[in-house]
Amino acid sequence: MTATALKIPETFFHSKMFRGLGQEELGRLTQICQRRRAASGEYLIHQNSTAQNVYVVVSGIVMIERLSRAGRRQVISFAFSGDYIGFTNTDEFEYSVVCLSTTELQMFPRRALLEIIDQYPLLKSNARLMGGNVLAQAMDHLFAMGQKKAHERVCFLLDQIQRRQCGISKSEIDLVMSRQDIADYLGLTIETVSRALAKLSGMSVIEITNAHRIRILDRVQLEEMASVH
Amino acid sequence: MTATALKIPETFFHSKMFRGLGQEELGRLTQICQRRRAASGEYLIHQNSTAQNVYVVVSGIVMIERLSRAGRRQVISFAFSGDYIGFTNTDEFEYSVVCLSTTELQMFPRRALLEIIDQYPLLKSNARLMGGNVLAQAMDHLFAMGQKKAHERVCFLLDQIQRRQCGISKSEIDLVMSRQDIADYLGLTIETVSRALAKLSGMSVIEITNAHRIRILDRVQLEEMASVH
DNA sequence: CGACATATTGAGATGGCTCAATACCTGTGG
DNA sequence: CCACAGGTATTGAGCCATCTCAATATGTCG
Repeated sequence: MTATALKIPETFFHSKMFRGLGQEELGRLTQICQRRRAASGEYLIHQNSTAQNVYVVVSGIVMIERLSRAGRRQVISFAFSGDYIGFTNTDEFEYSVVCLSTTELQMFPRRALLEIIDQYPLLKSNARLMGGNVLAQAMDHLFAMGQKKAHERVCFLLDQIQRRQCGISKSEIDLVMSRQDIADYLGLTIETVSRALAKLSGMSVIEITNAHRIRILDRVQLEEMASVH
Repeated sequence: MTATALKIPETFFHSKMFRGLGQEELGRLTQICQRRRAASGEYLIHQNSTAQNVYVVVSGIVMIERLSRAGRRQVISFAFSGDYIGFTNTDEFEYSVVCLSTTELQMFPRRALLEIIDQYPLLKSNARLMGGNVLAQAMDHLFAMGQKKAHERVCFLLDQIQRRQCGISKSEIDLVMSRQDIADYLGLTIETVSRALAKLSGMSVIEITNAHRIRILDRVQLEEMASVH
């Protein structure tokens, strides 16, 4: 480790965005990066506000949601450690972002970040790939909503969380979000989500430790039902 | 008009991608651009193939679809004149693209196009904005699927087509796609689509001239039901 | 421990699906 | 020009998954 390396927060490496970067790039990024800690329930981004900052989740979980004038809500996605949010291409946000737990974040001024990304090919390629992931994820979600039954959609979410929930490769799932959040993500009602979980439990695919903790018993069957490919 | 201007196909101006560009940029683009004409039913892109080319629709309509191993299909979107397709960030396509009518296209080698875009700030900004549009569109679609009833989803599609169908600002809609395509786009069955259209006709929101031609009678109500904002 | 929010369970209503019959549209050959 | 065939769309009837509304249970925080 060189002296300069010490200045770079280790958490930079949590995101794919920063994978494989050299000292120079990381140095530039460190200069514009601010640490931020947000409480559960805190809004990082408000729908219709101007896009100023980009965040990278270091730890915790955030939820991206969208409200209509009619008062209906669609949850767009959940973001975990390493995911970035607010990296939009338009100048105004079309969604809100709220923390579901105490969350540590890196905050970058959007303009400055875009400039730096522009200057380093590897960073640019990383950014492109991550943008591609967001779109691929949206298509998966679309598929689940259009083609799958309630209990399959729940499998889709469980599978996703299990894959992306950082650190844990075990079969334990920490269901941080509320039933209403899940329902609004999957286009269902809370009652249907509850019943779907009960059904999966009855099928011995999962075990419900308590309302916010699930154990996967049959990963093969879960993936089968979750699959959008 | 200068002499060089004559070499540039007028159709370049149909897409937002090329809006506001100078002679130099257009010249570079013309060099790598190929014209292509595709028949109805022809596949431009196959799911899981390598991303080689980017297309811009000059005239006609294409459909972006995604198949699962289980044989289910989700239609991702329909693309009209001026839309580009295949401009993916990953190296492999996660969807297929098929023409719904005789279609004129511009074809660009993806790598070369990316390089040129990189060199011209305005072009880069255009590309970013168009990428943002794709995502915004996906979120709208997600919202419609998660929160709306059958007849509202149909309104969502009709409204979209009416806005994007090139040239026509009238209330006539040319429904090129089949009922199955519509159903797979909206997460419904063909029967439900049929009934939804009949219902809207009964409400005097639309008039069904024939299976593939719709007249909008009450645009306000249509937008109201279609709205995802 | 009690109060309030959140989740589960139950019962009935309903929107959308399935299966089946009919209608319409388009192209082909007599 | 008409008759017919094949594909596509509409309509009908019954069923089932999901929604709605209501009651109960569980969890959380003062």
